[in-house]
Amino acid sequence: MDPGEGGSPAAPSTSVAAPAFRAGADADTREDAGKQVVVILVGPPGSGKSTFAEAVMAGAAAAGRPWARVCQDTIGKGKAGTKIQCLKAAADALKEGKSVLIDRCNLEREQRSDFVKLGCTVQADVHAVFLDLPAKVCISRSVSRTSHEGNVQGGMAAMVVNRMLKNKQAPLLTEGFSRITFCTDDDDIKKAVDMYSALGPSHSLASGVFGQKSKGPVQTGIMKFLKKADTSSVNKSSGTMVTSSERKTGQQNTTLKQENLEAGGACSMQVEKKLDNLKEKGEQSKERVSSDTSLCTLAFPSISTADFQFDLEKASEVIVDAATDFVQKHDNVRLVLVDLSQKSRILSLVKDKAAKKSFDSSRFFTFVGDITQLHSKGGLQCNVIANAANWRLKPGGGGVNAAIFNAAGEALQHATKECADTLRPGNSVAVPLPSTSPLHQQEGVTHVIHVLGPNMNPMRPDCLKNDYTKGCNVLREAYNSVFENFASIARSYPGKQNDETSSRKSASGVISPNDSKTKREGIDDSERTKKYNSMGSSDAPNQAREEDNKKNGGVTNKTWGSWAQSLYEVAMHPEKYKNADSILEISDEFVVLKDLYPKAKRHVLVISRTDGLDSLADVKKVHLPLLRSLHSAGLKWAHKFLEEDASLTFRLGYHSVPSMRQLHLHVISQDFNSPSLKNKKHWNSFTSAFFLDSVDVMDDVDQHGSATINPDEKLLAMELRCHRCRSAHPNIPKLKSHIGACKSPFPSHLLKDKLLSVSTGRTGCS
DNA sequence: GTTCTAGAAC
DNA sequence: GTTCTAGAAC
Repeated sequence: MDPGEGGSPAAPSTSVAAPAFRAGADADTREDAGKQVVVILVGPPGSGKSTFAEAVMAGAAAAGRPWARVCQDTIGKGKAGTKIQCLKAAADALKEGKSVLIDRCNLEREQRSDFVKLGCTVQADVHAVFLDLPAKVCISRSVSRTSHEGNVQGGMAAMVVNRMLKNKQAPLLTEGFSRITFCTDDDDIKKAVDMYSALGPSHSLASGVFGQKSKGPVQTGIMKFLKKADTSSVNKSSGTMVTSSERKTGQQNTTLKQENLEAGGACSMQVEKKLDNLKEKGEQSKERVSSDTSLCTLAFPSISTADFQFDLEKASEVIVDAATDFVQKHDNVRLVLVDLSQKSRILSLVKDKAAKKSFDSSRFFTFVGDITQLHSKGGLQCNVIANAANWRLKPGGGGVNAAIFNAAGEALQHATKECADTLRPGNSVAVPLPSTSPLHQQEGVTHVIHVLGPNMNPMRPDCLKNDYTKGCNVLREAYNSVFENFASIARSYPGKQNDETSSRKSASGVISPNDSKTKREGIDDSERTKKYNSMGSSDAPNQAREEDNKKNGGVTNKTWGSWAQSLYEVAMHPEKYKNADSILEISDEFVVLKDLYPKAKRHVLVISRTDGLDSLADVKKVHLPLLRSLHSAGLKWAHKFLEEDASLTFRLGYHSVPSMRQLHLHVISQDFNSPSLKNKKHWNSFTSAFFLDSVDVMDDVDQHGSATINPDEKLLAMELRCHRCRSAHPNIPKLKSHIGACKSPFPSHLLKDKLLSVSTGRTGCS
């Protein structure tokens, strides 16, 4: 062990600790005794994280508490690894019932937020231990060490430590920690080590901030947090929030009360109980209410029933139908309809109607409160909130829209602008909320889904003039779009997976054109066609807006960069290129071309020659014979390649959202052994739900008249998983070395009819 | 210092 | 789609 680091090598054998940090003094024996703890160490190289972790591990083992240390410096088979590896190791340890020490620098909020989330997901207590030693101490220790696991040592160490400290952000309770311990010298560290070492399985530590010395008297526990919330979370747009003094006397129990749809529903009981605790115990329970959920939660306002004057009775029917339908189809998600007023008529209508339905009432309920302060003032943690936006996606206008833009700050405006310019009724757009936004920091909201509902107010744009047939359809589309976008976000939360079928089949994504939803509602193809055509039309008064909406609702009128035109050129004028080695076949219907940057040993494109078919989004039932021709040609070439190399396996399919213009089918061998496969996007575009198997596309077009595409950009940013054994890998080089060696069989859903090899023979239709 | 990723420009 | 490069991570 490096004698200069940590300063407390004797800690594991020490059982007596100073009073301020003694486990016995801070511990309260609670009902949930034995709860797991995630301790996130925060500190630069040289601050003694590893010594701390090792000492706690040793001591805790003696105290009978199973801990795992997740150390980024050693996680890659003894060498430095990645954050993803750490997250996985931590998740695995938590699954095994262990408490976890996260031993990595974690100096910035962003770097530790995923670990906080992980802890919240399994309902563990999440603590931070901030090893806030003077920079010169950390530097001198890291400079002098000679065998650091992460190779931060020697002359370079000073630079690394200085650079990291420049960006350090002290942990805050609002990040989701229930306890933060500051250590500013070796003595503090020793006390903290002793405290965690002595923490037996039947104890837990009190919530709050401990050991912070710099700013006057130490604020203990949650009071600091409450004080912070008082000054920072006043909602300018709402005059109905409880004041700080009301909260302290427990009045928030009535003002901000969750109203379960079915009396005595499990969730209601749980929250009521916790709110009772809040009354009795004051500050502590409050934190526990907020972190007490493993469900990814969407809070949404009633759409169109305020300014857009939509009939409440009809709206409530749509809400209940859409929401109950959604929670029945998706696991691990929760929907909460929120309104400011306890007398809200829409809430009572929804409650009444929902009470007559049978579904899991803990996963859809109503809540009275301010949608921008659900966590800090209502004790309800919502990962995602929906916003009843205006078509320009601009702040202002009063109501929920103004409140959300106000609360989220400029970060939301910028983030929104990056996602979309405008919105059509019935559509929604999910905007990731930057971690700089107060709404993210204080309320834990990671995404805002803007949605535009139908308008019945003649003073507002696109008034439907009481056409409630259309109105209800648009409102239903709006809710479905929000929910599908939410499902897509929920899938990216650790441990919050939805079922495979719905994820593959849904058209959810950053921008949801509601394609799959209209099908579900029984709107026929001609109607959908009309919808898309109208978006591209040049109807005089709305031309500018329609132009904007090409980016939004429809995918058919995407603009293509000059670099994206080459396949179109080849398809339109193949004769110009017929002498090129890369052209394998030319017919009236298609051109077969070797991919210029093949992502596998064999990778060809079968390009349609039909002008106007830019991508799968343009395909209609009339194109089914063309799809079959492309598929046959693909099969033919795959067979040819199999004759040359019998070890290959082929898959035929389309990219949901292609980068190159002109409909083209990929025929690609599943070795993915190619230097041109260089990044995550390449990998995920062929191995995630972004890749749509040709046989599925043909079925879909046959049955529904169009292809159910999944335009979710997140699919391309997903973690890197082996397409055979599904193991996760931290980066492309490591993934590639794994897939070169992986001999696992392909997943069964592919083996069924999606793969072509010598052993499987001819696959799909011909 | 190196390795790798992600965003901008084309 | 690619290349280039800044920045993240340690």
